Amino acid sequence: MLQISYLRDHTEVAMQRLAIKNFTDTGLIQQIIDTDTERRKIQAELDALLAHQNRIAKQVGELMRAGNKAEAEDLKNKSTAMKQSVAELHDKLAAAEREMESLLVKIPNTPSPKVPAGKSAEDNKEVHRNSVPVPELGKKAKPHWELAEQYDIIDFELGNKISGAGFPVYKGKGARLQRALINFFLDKATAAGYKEVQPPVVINEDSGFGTGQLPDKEGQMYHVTADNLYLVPTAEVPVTNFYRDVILKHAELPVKLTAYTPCFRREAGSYGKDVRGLNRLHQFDKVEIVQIEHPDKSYETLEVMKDYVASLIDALELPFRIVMLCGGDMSFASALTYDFEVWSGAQHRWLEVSSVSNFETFQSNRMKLRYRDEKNKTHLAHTLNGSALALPRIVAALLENNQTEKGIRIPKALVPYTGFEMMD
RNA sequence: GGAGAGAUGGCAGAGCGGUCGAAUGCGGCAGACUCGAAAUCUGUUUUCCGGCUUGCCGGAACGGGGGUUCGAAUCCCUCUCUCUCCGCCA
Repeated sequence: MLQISYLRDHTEVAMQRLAIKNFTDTGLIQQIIDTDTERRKIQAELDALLAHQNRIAKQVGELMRAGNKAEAEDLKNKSTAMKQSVAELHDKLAAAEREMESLLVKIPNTPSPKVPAGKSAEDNKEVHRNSVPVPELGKKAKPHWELAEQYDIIDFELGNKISGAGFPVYKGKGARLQRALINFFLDKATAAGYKEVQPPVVINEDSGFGTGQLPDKEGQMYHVTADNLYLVPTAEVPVTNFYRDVILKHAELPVKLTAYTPCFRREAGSYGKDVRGLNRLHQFDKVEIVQIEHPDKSYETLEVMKDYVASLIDALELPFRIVMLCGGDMSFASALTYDFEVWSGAQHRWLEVSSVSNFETFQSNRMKLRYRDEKNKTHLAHTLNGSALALPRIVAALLENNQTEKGIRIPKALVPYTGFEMMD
């Protein structure tokens, strides 16, 4: 959620930047500013009345103690006469505040000035490609879903039986590979200074609102209606919300956390080759990194996080590229996002395995996450997060790219975790 | 699932109709003492909204919402949550 003060004081700039995200509803922005003006006017009126009432109440007390009942009664009547106006203004103020917030949450975050304009993924800007060569596998290359069946390591049919499409069962060395990747990623993150935490995997409404999943993306989460809880779509939600309604001391910044959770996504509306095999699942494993930063340092930090994620994929010896998302492809809450895509050797396409974003104050304004500066003034902190990494497409690329006659080669860095060098 | 108790500042904990944004203790910050530290003493220490001369003024907040009253942390209703005991259970 943008800050109303920003929208009010920098209306033109805000509109220009929102246009990069293809948000052009200037009427809505004007409506917000009008509502805000009205809100402040109402508050000034209400405050004046309340101040008057407070004075009367004090005087009544004094008069009663002095035994001056007649005059006290007189004042009481005066105050009573004001009650209706107070109640009306109170309701009007509450309505204006509700109105303003309900409109404000519809405005996406303003993209950073670096963000390129564009409509879709085609307009994203490649900023890096690592030196691992794209494998030449020839015509015999099998897609990962065939390899999974051949080596009996992932059972999609069994998952269908138990839950439905998008809930695979990992078996044998496949299950072991999952565990190996999770441990590998957590160990790396810990070594890089992120503190490991294990959050709940169901979240309440306030948490969903805090990071921006609610109210807009309600349909993307599994909802446990009996308790009004949601299954986490990413560890970002519970972990960032640790700091909802918190004021950090400046010495406590930055906060660096990492968490493994299963992630649950309904993926309503997805279809076709995108959902084949491991490409898009309803449940998958992911290690996430979350950082809370001083506003002056958040972009520097974003680069550090980007380099960190790159180091993970390098260690897995997978070819990948990093793209800076264009305005049209960015999420609602992000100010700048880097996507990481690994090359899928049999599908011949790039698969997104990580997304690293700076949300600036968009999330912290929603969840009132602040820090205290050297002068004890409070400010909204910046929040950032990134996948480090999401497992399924990494597994897909590992299976496809590393397939050999004898089996699937496990990258060296992972062998201590898998305990085997070949999937066969 | 059943019964009971409770929710107050960073923490502990008082207040139970007015002078209470809130005693006291602990913690934090600044200063005094000290070569330094501890101890001790003094001062200071919530957040949000609005206004303007940016330091002050006004308003709001004692779990959330509503009510009674001239006036509510205090009384009433309601919701949520927490704790204790019993039951069940990894």
